[in-house]
Amino acid sequence: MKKTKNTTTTTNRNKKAEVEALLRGNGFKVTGPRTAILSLFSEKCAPMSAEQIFKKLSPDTGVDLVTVYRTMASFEEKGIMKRIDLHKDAVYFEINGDDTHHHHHIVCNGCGKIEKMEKCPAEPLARTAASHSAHFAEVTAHSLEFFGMCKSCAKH
Amino acid sequence: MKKTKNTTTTTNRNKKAEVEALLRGNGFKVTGPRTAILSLFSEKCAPMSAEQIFKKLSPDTGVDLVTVYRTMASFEEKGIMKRIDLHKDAVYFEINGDDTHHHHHIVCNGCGKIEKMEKCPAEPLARTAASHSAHFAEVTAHSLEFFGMCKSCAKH
DNA sequence: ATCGTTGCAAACACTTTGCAATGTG
DNA sequence: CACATTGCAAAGTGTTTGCAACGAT
Repeated sequence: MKKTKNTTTTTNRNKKAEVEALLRGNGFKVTGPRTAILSLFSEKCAPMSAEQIFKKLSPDTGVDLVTVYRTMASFEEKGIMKRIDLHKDAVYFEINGDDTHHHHHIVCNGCGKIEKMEKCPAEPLARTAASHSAHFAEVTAHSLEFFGMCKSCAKH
Repeated sequence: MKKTKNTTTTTNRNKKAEVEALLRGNGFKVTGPRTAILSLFSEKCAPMSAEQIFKKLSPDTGVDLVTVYRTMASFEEKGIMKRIDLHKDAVYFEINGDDTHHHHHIVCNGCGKIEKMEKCPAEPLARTAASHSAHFAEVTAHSLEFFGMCKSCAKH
């Protein structure tokens, strides 16, 4: 028990240090909302909308929805987060990992479930896409999402 | 002159007939707004937002923006149109051609210019994506867009 | 004549902005 | 202490809904 507790504590301490380092490294002050958001994403690394982030954090931290929007915008600007469109009402955000973590998603048209897809078939094309175009100089990003039906929704 | 005029007239007549057939074939009544929207897309086959469609048609036809939204929604439901996300403020629509016309886009992050990309590297993966997933039964659609800089924006 | 379709006004949902109070470095 | 950051209120923007008038079949 004690061992588990120590391990957990150490992990949390490490995580907290990482989060602070990330913030400082990007010129941010270390504040409650920012720490809470980054921590949330590091423990539950699924795409989330501003509303979802707000609902998760608001009870404990009292953070405002507007602050979530502003924070996500600034994180996106620094490349910490990236926004993705999953054909939902709101924009979703996820941690913008390095190239080795490049991935996409499958979204269920029935229940909205989101699953990660590790394989990216677009990367090779993205690299050469600009050269095939008469008008484009470079391609810096691409979005790729798959839509379908998850097994439980397919059964109706 | 006369020849050109006749050709044009014939073309328009054909186009009108096609549009009406498409509408009737999908159980729609042939009305001004619907005809105008389909005609617009068939002559200018670039993705357009509801606002853009409205701006183009409103002066001549007096069609309402709400009608554009409703029409596009019903067209999408019937598979006549499809909505695409180009990281703009609004949703864009384009004609939903058959599989042989499957394509994607490059969007300029500078000026917003949109270019068609005929090659689709995601199609093979889309076909097998579901089988690679533990939870998904089938993948019915995918979205893939490239973002970058067009040559004139790259020059600043 | 009937029922789908349209236009207008108003409601909505998500996101952004203004500004005074607060907190961090 | 100075300035970035936050919360609250209000405004914006794209899109949807309610409803009565209209129009295609």
